Amino acid sequence: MTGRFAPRPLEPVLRRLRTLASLSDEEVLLVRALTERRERHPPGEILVHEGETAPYPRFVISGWAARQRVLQDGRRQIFGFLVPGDPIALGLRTAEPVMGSVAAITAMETIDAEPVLNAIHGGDAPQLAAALAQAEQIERGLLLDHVVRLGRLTAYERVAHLLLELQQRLEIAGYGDAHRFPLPLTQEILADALGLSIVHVNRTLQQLRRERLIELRSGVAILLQRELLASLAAYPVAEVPSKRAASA
Amino acid sequence: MTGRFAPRPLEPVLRRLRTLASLSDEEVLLVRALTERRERHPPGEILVHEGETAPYPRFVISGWAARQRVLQDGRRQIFGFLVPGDPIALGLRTAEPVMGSVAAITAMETIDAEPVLNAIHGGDAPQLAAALAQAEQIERGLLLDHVVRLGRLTAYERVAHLLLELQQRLEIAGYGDAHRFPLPLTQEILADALGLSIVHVNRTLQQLRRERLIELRSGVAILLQRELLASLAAYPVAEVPSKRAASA
DNA sequence: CGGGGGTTTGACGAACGTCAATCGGGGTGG
DNA sequence: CCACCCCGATTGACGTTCGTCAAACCCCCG
Repeated sequence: MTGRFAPRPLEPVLRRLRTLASLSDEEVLLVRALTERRERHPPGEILVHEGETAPYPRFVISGWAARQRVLQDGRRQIFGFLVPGDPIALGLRTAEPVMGSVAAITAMETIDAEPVLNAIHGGDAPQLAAALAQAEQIERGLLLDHVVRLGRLTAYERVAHLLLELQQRLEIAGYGDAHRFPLPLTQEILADALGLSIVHVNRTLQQLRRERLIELRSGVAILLQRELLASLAAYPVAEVPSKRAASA
Repeated sequence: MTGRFAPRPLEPVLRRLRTLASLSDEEVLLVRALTERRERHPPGEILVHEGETAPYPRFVISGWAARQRVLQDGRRQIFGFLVPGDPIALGLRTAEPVMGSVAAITAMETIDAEPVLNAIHGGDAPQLAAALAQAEQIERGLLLDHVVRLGRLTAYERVAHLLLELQQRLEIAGYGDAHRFPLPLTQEILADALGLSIVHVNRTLQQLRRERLIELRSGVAILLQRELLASLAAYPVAEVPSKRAASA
């Protein structure tokens, strides 16, 4: 579903970056000019291997990927998901070995982001630099959210919490709206992200459906009662632009 | 126990930095010259508040702290521990709001690291810059380890895994040896780090003791059989200097 | 008309949490 | 020096959540 021919494939990337900083016209053109080294990845492909020292920087144009680690005995833990618009290995500080691999979940398209990185290092794209720094910051925040999910939320809360996060991120990328969004994840993948068994993910989803909080069919999720869901899942109420809620 | 008067208070900091990069004599002197704005913090003090925009950079000289987040209903999740030698808020990229607060667990001493940051930004301390970049990288790696612990390890494995991590880090800072190290954590704190209840942490520690894998009394932990413990906890065998194990 | 991967369900057991009481040791005031 | 106190550690009983095993089901595709 995310692999359909997009007339403006870089739209998710631009939408994402624009929520992080107000790009200049030149910077927008620079991003739109990314057309070289566009790549397709089948589901399961490992885009970045654990410990790789110089993965080349990309943007996700379509499809989903997961940052993950696999233990010797086969257990897998997913750290987070990459959705259209997200940068891969665009740490402004490069040449660092990556910890954890990146695997395509669905069929994906990515595009080389080298020109963007060059412009930033040349000092020609301050707003782009700010946007990517912000993206890194948010990624770190999402990882902390994930730790809280795994450590201190119940299965029920974890599922709801993750759905709320994904809805928010996908809306930013231009997919779906405030309630509906594509969710091309199997229950096995959800289980590996949420630290649960497949069976228990299934039961939890059933419960959320029974309670008329969500709908889930053929790769589309609908949050029927977002506020209620958020309060049940200890999910911070945040506006799309800032993504930070005031506490005091 | 970690608060005793140290004749060379910056020793843990230097030991830590030297395992990350080979500092020049000038850089060592620069670090040793850190004497201003040394601060004491009682247990429970919040060193950095969630969302704070410009926490000033410090090194931990003695004592332990935790990076954590507290939910509305009081549940707490600890993301990781800071031990002597660790930097606080020394992100080379500053002016970012911090996500998650830092709280003193024991009595602590910290020291202002501003001069170090200035030297780095002035380009005068390349190896120091490398060391701190490396420290950031390792901190990110530890966070991923923590996610795996919470998501995919059993309680038994979690406890063992964390003890192994802490032993390694404390040895680097110059505390204890390959088997013995100070562990000034209550079982409540361990529970909040490991996503478990206090009672279950207690039972798990009992089991590890019964099996003669660890000893634990009056703030000192002893790993009686490190290799065995590591294999039971899916802990990667790593050498102190590199902290990364080859897989192939 | 079969396959095959993903989903759903039931039965059962193990892991883990909760409640509540007790214990133990180090500090402190008398 | 001693009695008291308080926080943290420990223990038992019990309940719930969650995992495992295994079978059925469903749907999309070839």
